[in-house]
Amino acid sequence: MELASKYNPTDVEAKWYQYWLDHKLFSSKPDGREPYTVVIPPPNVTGVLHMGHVLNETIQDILVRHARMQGKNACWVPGTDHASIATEAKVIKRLAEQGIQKSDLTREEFLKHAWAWTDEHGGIILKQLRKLGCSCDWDRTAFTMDESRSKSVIKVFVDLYNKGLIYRGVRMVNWDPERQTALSDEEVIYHDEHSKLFYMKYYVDEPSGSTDGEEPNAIVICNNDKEFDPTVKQQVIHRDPQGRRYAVVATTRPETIMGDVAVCINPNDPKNTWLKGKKVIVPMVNRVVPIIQDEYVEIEFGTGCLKVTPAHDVNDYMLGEKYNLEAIDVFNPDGTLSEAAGLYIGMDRFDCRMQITTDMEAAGLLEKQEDYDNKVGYSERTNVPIEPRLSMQWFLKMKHFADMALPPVMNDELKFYPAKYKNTYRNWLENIKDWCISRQLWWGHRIPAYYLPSGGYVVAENIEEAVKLAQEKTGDSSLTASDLRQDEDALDTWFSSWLWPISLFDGINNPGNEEIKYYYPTNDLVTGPDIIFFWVARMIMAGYEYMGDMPFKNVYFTGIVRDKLGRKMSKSLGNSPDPLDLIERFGADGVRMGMMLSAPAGNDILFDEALCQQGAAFCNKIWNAFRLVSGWEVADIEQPISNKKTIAWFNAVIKETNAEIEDLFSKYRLSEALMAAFKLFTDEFSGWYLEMIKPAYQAPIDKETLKATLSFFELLMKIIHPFMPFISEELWQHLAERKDGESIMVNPLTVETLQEEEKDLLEQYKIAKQIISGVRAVRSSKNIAQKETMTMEVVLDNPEERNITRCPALGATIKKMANLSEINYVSQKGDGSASFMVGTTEYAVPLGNLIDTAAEIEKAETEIKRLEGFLAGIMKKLSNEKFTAHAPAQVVELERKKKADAESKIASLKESVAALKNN
RNA sequence: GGGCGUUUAGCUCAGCUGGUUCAGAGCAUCUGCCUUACAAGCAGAGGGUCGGCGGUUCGAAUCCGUCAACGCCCACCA
Repeated sequence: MELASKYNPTDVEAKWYQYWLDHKLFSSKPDGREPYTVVIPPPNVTGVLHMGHVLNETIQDILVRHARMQGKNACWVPGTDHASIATEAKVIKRLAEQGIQKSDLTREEFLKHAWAWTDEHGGIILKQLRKLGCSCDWDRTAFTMDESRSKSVIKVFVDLYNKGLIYRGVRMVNWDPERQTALSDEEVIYHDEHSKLFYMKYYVDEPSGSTDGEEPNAIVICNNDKEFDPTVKQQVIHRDPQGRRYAVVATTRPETIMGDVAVCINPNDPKNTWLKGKKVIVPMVNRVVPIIQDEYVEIEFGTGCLKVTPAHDVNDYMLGEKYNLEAIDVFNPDGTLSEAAGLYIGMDRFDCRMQITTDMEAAGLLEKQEDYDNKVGYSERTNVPIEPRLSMQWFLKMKHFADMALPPVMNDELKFYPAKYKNTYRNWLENIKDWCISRQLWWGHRIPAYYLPSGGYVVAENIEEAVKLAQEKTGDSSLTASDLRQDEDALDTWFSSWLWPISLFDGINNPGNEEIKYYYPTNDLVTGPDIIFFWVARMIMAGYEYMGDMPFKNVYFTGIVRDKLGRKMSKSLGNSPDPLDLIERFGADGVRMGMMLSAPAGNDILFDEALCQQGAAFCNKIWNAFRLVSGWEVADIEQPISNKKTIAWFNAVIKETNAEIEDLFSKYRLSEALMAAFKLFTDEFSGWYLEMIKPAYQAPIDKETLKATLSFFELLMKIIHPFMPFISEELWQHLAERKDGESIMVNPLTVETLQEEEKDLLEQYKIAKQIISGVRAVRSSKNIAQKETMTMEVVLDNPEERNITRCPALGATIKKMANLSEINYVSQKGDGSASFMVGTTEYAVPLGNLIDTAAEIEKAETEIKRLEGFLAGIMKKLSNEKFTAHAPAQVVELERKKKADAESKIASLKESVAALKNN
């Protein structure tokens, strides 16, 4: 058969993926085998594949295919996430383009649009995963809002409510004014911001010229005429030229002063003692508010006076609760000023900030302003500054869950790779706050709470159940479904994702079913550390709450994919390649390898297309090795003994490397495992083994050698298959007698463990390879072509001495590989030869008149110098009594051997130099 | 403000509980080869004293301290 010299992945990949689908080779059903389960971190249903997915899904596929090759029942469950806030935002945007406002629509109408959007864009990403070669069981494809998952979510909500873990109440929450919904603490991202600190005048409510409470030694500042020192330990009094006293309050948010209900000082602050018991006038609004005292206030920040706005700041809210202050909400849900503000009504909060400072300055109420760097919270999804806002929301009590979820991770029952994330995890759980689970959105699972006409509510899985509960609660049996009003809000998306490993196997609706018993706990979770709180921690909580067991045994945290300059990939930088384009250019196998080569666990990945090129080149290498092997003519000839030995050697190499790869897999060091497989194929198999057994040009090969070689090739394909599924499947079909429906992926890889006597074989070939390389190096430095035959001398004190080249098989192999006509044994090497050392033995290649004596002498002398330095170090060690006394005997013994070896080498080299000089 | 991590060849990274000539790998570079599987290839070679300083030890890339740079996470100083 004629094969092209270049591997073309495109046709091959499409062909085999279809074959795998047609024969349902990814499908898994519970059976007697050991299960290996992975649930996909569900991507947004309307998302498209980006490089982060490529990394994540490639890792999962490698793990899944590896488990499958181990003979396990591998099950990888795919699915997508409804991504409540993100999807709703996209739908609203599209409606806006059509001139439709969300507020024009009913909930039902809006959801119709949302489902249309989902059906239109949904699942594209899952199709793209197929191009990557992902071996998901597609029949199990799930969606967080499909029937089974939705039912699970509602059931869990009702259950937790009944357990008293879910409650409803007015709390300070993170408000997204763009989407007009509450967010959880985790959905707020803090950014450093250059802002201004405004110092505002709060006049004391007292007659002009008052000195009440003023000490004689007080520092008096008149309209900012003196430097203000926040650390000063005496009273500081501000007076305007008319003699009126005022407090100076520093704030970054002057637009909230309409909500001020107090000014707070620290009772231990000497600067402000004169303010105790007084009332001050809030500027602009002229509201008279009390001075309150609380140690929460930092004495040395600003002036030590804090304005208290309970409706718009978490800490102020806390003060408000403590001192029973009114909360005046001066904002509308969209972030504009409300009626309650009294001023600037309808103006945007940031416009208002500008306006109010201008106005205050004009009114002489602004003492000063200065630059100030602070942190501002932004909505993770809409990227607008969040507004702390009081509102009625649903919460989940977290303490109970944290207590269950912490120990198994800390004591490594559930392992994190890399382990450093255990700290992050612990820190979060130990400081956990209740989870705000309600969102003022329509796209999501609607909260199953039903309000009664008479006030109060019931929580139930469905309306029938709700009516029943309502009747019981009110004693009014005439209540019907139409009397109840269901809560308008939806649940946080993560309130469905946290059930994913359970709900995928219907373990919530149908506890103890065959699937959940078989597949749960799942084995490995592969995800980014950015969702450790959002998702990983909460899945662990749900796992223990509903299954009494961990949801997965191991978590592999990937890094962030960056470009080769270390920059995050982003649309605006244009530095993010399109994965599908890469696959087209390099093949999925090439892209997978390129991604994995640069992906050590836990570190960020600096992605470079050149690595995909390397991946594609590797495919080509494999392809051409196959071309070579498949082109051999078989003849009924005797197997050379050298081939027989080489086969035994390579068998040992496979055993050794496979064990190494398995060990790396167990540590999730996948890039190193791939590198080991790569070197096994490229160096050991192609570079050494095939060259050693390769018949002369157009000569046939013996049956045994061919058979062994093909079986090695098959093993190699199995080892490589998890990383490069397509080319391995393609070649496997040529190597194995395939019946329709068979596949490499369900043909387990079995490799025996290395035997003691095989280690010796490995050692012998290691030396043989060094001898061959030695001869090649001589050729290279002397510009002697490989096709020119040479001879080699082995320099031995006693010509009868043992030497590896005396083994007929190895000797033949060395001759073949180094193109030597003969190997001679001498006690003194001949004139005009270049030599090299392997171990303590010298090998010489006679060069005739090609010898450059001076260069040979120089080379030998450099080596002697190096060895003498090395020897000196050892001598120093050995003559150190403390060393010989303290170091373990083994170590001392080793040093002695090193000394002897070095001395022997030096002696041998010196002889060479002497011989060279005599000529 | 607290915590964690990183710093080893031009680049990306391995080097576990200190001691096999331990200073490694891949890529890149240089030299020579279109050798009859593969130039997406083959053969050969050069390149770092392990961030700085100090300490422990017979012995440190490896352990301890400290400084520096970079990165990440958490935190209610307005």
